[in-house]
Amino acid sequence: MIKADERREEIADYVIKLGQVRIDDLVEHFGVSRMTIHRHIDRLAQQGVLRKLHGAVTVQPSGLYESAFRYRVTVNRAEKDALARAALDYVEAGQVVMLDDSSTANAVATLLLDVKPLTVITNSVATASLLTNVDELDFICLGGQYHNTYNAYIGIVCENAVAQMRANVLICSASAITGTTAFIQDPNVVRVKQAMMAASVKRILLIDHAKFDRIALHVFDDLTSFDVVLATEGLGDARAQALERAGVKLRIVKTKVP
Amino acid sequence: MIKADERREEIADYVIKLGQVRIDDLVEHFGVSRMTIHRHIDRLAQQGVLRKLHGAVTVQPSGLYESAFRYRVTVNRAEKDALARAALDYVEAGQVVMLDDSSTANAVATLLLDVKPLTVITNSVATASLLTNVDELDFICLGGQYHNTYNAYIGIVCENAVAQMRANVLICSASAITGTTAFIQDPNVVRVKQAMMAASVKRILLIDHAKFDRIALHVFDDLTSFDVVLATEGLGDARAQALERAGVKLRIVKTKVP
DNA sequence: CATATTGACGTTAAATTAACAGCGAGATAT
DNA sequence: ATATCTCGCTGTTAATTTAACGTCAATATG
Repeated sequence: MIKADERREEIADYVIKLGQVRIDDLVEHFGVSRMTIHRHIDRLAQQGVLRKLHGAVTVQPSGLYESAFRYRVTVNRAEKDALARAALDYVEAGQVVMLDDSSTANAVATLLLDVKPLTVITNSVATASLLTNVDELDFICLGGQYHNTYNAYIGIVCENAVAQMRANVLICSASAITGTTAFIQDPNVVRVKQAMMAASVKRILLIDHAKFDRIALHVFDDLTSFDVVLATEGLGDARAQALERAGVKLRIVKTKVP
Repeated sequence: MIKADERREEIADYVIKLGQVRIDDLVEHFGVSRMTIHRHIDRLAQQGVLRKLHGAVTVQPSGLYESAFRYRVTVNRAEKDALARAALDYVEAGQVVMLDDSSTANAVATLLLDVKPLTVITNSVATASLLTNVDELDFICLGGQYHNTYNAYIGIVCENAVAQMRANVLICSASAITGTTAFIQDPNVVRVKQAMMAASVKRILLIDHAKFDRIALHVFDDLTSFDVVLATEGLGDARAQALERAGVKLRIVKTKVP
């Protein structure tokens, strides 16, 4: 269990160092079967660390890739992946999809690569690096002031840019939930997200259950404003029923994939 | 996909070395069918590395400078570095600096890290990745539609974002120069650069001498519109004097660093 | 008109995937 | 303590998919 994770890190480091590596090179270098290499890099590609070509793997070619963010994305990965997979039900090929700067939305981005053609809009740097140089994918980055903590562009420039657009679907997350209210910690991030809400036809909120019964500094929006609220199981029946009574369109997502 | 990439690089090197090559030569030299050569050079032409004639291929008439970003960064490294170092004379700590998507401006960005505190604005992805997470440096990214060839964000979203700002200094480059006119290959890039010109108090153009006496598709601006035009030596005294007589504020930069 | 180019299609080689089986480390029950 | 079970990881093989190339006919071009 540990050994495989280490092996994956070794592979990631090796590929990042060389930029582009043939799969047979990896087979030889690590002395394992081709199949095993495939399984490793599939997972790394899933996490957005690498990109598979035919016969080789590369790092994200934009150079935007920051190793510091490589494994930050993996916190609560199982839950985020489950939410992301469920969110795909609301996206169709050809649509315009807006993603916020959350790591959950970033997980959605990795899966969106299979729903091409698409237009994707985001202010997240991590997501941006995933989506550059992808065929059949029109990518628009929301600019603005770079914010270290969120690894995203925010501020008035960003808000104005959002206001110029319309997306079919917004997929976003929040810092905390209490009752039927979603909260966000940073005031500037709130403004960007609210602009995204206004610019989108369908709005989907992705929340893992650990965020319930917490608050953050600023009110983002009421849960009833979303067309769908996807939450991981563990939320509890009582709370789920209370939310549904309050008019929230809740959908519980199973984390475990049998 | 990898094998073909290598083959394409071989072809590109071969053509660049000889300047112009007949397709039948390539067929013989690489021992593949005519159709395959066509497919390869089509892709290279699409990337902007080569140009197809009837029965032959040449390197781009305006040089390599409009080709894909990864071919551009390493070209004329010494000259770009010299220009970048000279450009620093026009930047003071505390100012707002705007950089375009050129590889020359990217070279400037690496040096700007020593002139903090600064506010830097750019639409270049490569430059953006250089400037994120730097202390005492306020970084604003201009968003927009991602363009693979330039590795930058362009389009109307970008233009509007630029129009919201004012910079003390703009540092930019051009694809080609003829007489006192600067040219740019891509129409959408022209618009962004012109917006940058309008948004900046002082404008600095960085040009290596290989770009003189060439044209590209679109007129960017007249050289007299710039507060300073930095060019590498090799431009020649005759042309330099002609430019100065025409009112261009020219400064020649020595490439050699003793 | 001669030659270059493009598009459609078939072939081949290679890479990827799926399915199945073996192995070893805990966990659990006897 | 031992046996057994489960689970994740790995390897093998076969089936499937994909990329690359060539041929030839149709079309463009100088």
